Amino acid sequence: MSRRSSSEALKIQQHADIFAALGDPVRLTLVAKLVGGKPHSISELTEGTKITRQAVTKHLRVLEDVGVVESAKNGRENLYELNTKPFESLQIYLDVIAKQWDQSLQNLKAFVETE
Amino acid sequence: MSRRSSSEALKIQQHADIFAALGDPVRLTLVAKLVGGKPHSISELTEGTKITRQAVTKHLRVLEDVGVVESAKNGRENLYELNTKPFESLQIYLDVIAKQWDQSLQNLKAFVETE
DNA sequence: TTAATGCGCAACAAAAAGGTTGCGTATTAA
DNA sequence: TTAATACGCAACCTTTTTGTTGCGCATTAA
Repeated sequence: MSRRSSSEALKIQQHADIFAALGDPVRLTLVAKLVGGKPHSISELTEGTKITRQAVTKHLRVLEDVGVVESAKNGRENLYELNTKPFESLQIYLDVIAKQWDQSLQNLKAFVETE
Repeated sequence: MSRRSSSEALKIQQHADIFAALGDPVRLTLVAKLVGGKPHSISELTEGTKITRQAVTKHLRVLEDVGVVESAKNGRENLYELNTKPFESLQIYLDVIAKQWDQSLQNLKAFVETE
């Protein structure tokens, strides 16, 4: 019981972190640019924005920390691409809430782990 | 063209706001408590938390500002309940991203408006 | 009518977020 | 080999977020 409760609290934290990562227009725009699957360098992702490369780097790090993007160095470039798995995880969460399915929320941990 | 672009930027902002509202463990827990449809007062929602009623009030206001919850006064109580519409809106967003469906992202505005 | 409950508002403080500048180091291009 | 490009790191600043305390005011219960 208390094990399960703490386990769910952890899930809440994890999901909150992903929501928070997406909760910024700059980062959501970065995600949009990466949709399609083609990797982009930091410089490319900075083009068209009104902020500096360093600021973009910080945003990418936030996204990477929650697993929404992944990076790989290629020469002097650092290429970022989307990882869609976290989004699928959020979909389950939202589905349960949108349907007000009380019991499912309590079993969310099992849901996610057997996904 | 530029009209459409600015219109999409607005959509991004709106969605970012909702993501941000959910991007906090306290608020996500509040949402979880409201799942099931039964309205709860601020005092009820404060029970079991480690923060003050005033802090909970602030969190509820953040959720209400993006339409995730709605409140109605009842005597000396202020009852909050879930509004699931914003969650459906996010689901569309996440679906497009999870499927890396490039074209859909560009048409997202139309998608949402005809939903 | 007196207490207790449920809230709202405002001031304040600490911490986190978002952004900039400056500088140094690889890597690629001329 | 010299320049230009692409980054990373660190220091710093400003704004926002998150939380508290201390009121005061309705509303309900005793």
